[in-house]
Amino acid sequence: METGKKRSVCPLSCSLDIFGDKWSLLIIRDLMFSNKCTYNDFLKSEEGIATNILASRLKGLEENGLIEKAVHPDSKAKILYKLTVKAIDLLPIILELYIWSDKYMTIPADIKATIKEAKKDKEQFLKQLAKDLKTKMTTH
Amino acid sequence: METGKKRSVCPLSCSLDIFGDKWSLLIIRDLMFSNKCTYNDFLKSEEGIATNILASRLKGLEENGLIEKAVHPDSKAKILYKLTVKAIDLLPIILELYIWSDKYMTIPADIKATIKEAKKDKEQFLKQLAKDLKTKMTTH
DNA sequence: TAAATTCGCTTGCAAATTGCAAGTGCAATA
DNA sequence: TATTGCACTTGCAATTTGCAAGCGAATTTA
Repeated sequence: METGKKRSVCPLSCSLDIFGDKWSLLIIRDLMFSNKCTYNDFLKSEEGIATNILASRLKGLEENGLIEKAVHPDSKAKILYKLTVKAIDLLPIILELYIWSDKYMTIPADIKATIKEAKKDKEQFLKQLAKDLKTKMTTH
Repeated sequence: METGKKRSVCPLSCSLDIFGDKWSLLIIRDLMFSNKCTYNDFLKSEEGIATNILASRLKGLEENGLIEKAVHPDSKAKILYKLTVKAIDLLPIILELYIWSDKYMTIPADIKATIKEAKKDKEQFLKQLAKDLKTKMTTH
């Protein structure tokens, strides 16, 4: 993926220029909900991203300020990827994506239950999640 | 784009399988906000989609139940594309995309103003927009 | 009514992107 | 010291994209 190419001034188009592909949001998802934070973690995800694609997506996400690299506390051979606030702010979009999916496709029971909870008070749910993610951001 | 390929059971991944690319949501956008409804309308959009890509995306969107073809009232040489309820239900996602864009990039003043309005009462704004789109659906 | 134009595509082809497998260099572990 | 784990890179084939041209049917123009 080449960065810095804007097709138009439309905000939607510009957003898609950043994460409008089949993989970028899945990496964000892993960082948000699965406690995954290393290169190999992402590689192991269910969808099976190819290693070179993962590398290019991580580069793109970093260039666009959605993720940052940090040294892993366990070892300096490991790199810890973390979300920025800009990425955490994607939460409302992602929640709405889940809600839409819940309406139009068959989804795992546990996720379904979480979505049901979230819908009861979206604002509160998002606020809490964002808070948790921001805490994790700084404690790493 | 090949349809019917699910990479995993994750709702996010499944959604991206449907419209996780650089073009599909722009077609939806045109149908929602720009009074565009024909093949040539979409071709003329600012981003400059290639004709074969447009054809393949329209096919994909139709196969996934997001748009439908109808005969154009003006002429039978024209085909009128219209949103389904399933696509209109993407509105919350799209609004959140606009709101995120507004926060993190420079966007046209008129759109900025609309987003500002929308944020005052999201529910109401979405309700009204959805209503308008559904009305247009049936009057065509 | 014949010719030109519009409309919604399809086709061919080159360029870019993706996916897969193997390899690389450094750090940590055995 | 040898092996393993980690974060990539590289090479290459397959797929997808982008561009230009073409095509048949419907509509408009001369």
